[in-house]
Amino acid sequence: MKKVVQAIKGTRDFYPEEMAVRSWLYRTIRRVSELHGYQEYEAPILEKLELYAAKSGEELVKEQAFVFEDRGGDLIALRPELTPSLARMVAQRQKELTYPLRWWSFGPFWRYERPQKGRTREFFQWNIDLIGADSPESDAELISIAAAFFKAVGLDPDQVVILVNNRRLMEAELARLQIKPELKGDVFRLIDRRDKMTPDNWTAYARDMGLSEAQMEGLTLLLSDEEAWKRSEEMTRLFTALEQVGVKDYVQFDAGIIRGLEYYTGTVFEARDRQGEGRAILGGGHYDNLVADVGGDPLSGVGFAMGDVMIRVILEKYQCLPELNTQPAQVLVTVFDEDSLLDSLRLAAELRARGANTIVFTEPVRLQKQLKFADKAGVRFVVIVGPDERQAGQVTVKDLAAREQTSLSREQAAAFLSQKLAKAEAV
RNA sequence: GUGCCUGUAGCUCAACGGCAGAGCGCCUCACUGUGGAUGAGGAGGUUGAGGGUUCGAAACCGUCCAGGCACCCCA
Repeated sequence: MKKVVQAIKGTRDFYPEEMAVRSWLYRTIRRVSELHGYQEYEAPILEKLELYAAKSGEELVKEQAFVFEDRGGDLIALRPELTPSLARMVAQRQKELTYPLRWWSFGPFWRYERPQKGRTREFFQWNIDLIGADSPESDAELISIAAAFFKAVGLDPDQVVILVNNRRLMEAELARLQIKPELKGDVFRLIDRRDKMTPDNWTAYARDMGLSEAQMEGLTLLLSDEEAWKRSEEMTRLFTALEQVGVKDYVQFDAGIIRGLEYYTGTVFEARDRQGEGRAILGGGHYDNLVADVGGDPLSGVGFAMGDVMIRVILEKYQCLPELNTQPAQVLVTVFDEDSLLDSLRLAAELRARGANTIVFTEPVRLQKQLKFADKAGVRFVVIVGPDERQAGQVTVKDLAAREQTSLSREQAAAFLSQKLAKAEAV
């Protein structure tokens, strides 16, 4: 066993059980996205590194991208995020697309990080964006989609919360505290780290930055001010819209939400476990310059991304993962001996023609083994054809779940099975 | 990239520096045409790798590899 070549660090093998979960997640995401009228799209997994130079976080590109040189000497990155690709796709056909665009995607991404809880190097991400719209109500739509997803998977408002803030509001608040615009980036970073530092360290960090005692006091006050949003017309409209669509329970204002990505210009939000478990489940916001940054005309948008790893942790924690069947076969046709092998193959083909997902045992081993296989593999019905049956022109249909079996003609058996299977599917 | 913890049978885990074990799973048989249950038997290990200390190492020491957790950053 030692000789098995190891998988790449931070990647996951999707065995059928895992793949079933991933597919279920994909189906749910599709349902929620389409329910809101969003179209599916996909971008290349590989992009030129320079695409990310424009606006992604410095660290995201320089430290965390998987980069290699292709045969032509270009630096290629395995995409660490989708938004720049989206911006490029929009810019390329900017004049012919119908706005506002409502697009969603679900695919793989790579970041070169140390794997840990809720984080791997290869992960899947749901990206959903509304582009060519600039109103608070547009931002509200994306937030309500996130809420709709939580509702769809059975996560309640007392389990997860979508924390919302607005960078323009924060800029105005910083100005009110007479913090110089040049310090904006640093102060945003400071706010972002509030939870991760001890109060003393945080204060020292702020002081080093050049903030006065009064400014620090004002900042601390602001961060605990649950009413600060009322000073922003944008946010007032946003919350009103959220209330109207009935997802207010999931949403909460938090002046501490800044988001790391530099391209957000207005509304920013992230979803978290109410009990504070792990990192953000999803994150997003409003952006104004993304399309222009890749060479297009200015176009605003709002979107968010949700990784499959963290949401999986939360879904498991709150037992929201459904029971998923990984066995597509409904019927197993057994084979009695070498001589009847072809007959069994033919019978299986007949059953498939009638629409039954059918496996035929292709090796004439003991019947006991074949039944055990069906049982363990989760195939409910077994069709037995041996010399006795052939002589009588019949087959034996065994229902492993009901523990009963009957002798039927081939025609009857096919009809019997399609009836049983239809009933099973209806349940 | 930094720090802490962990690597023993397919899986979950025991074993004071002194013979490497259990439960589950797997295989065989009881039952050569009937799954789960029961009983009996069996296979399965270079103790992550390669060094060092020691009369003796799964255990102690340092190196590498892998995994987990936290930091950084972020989905």
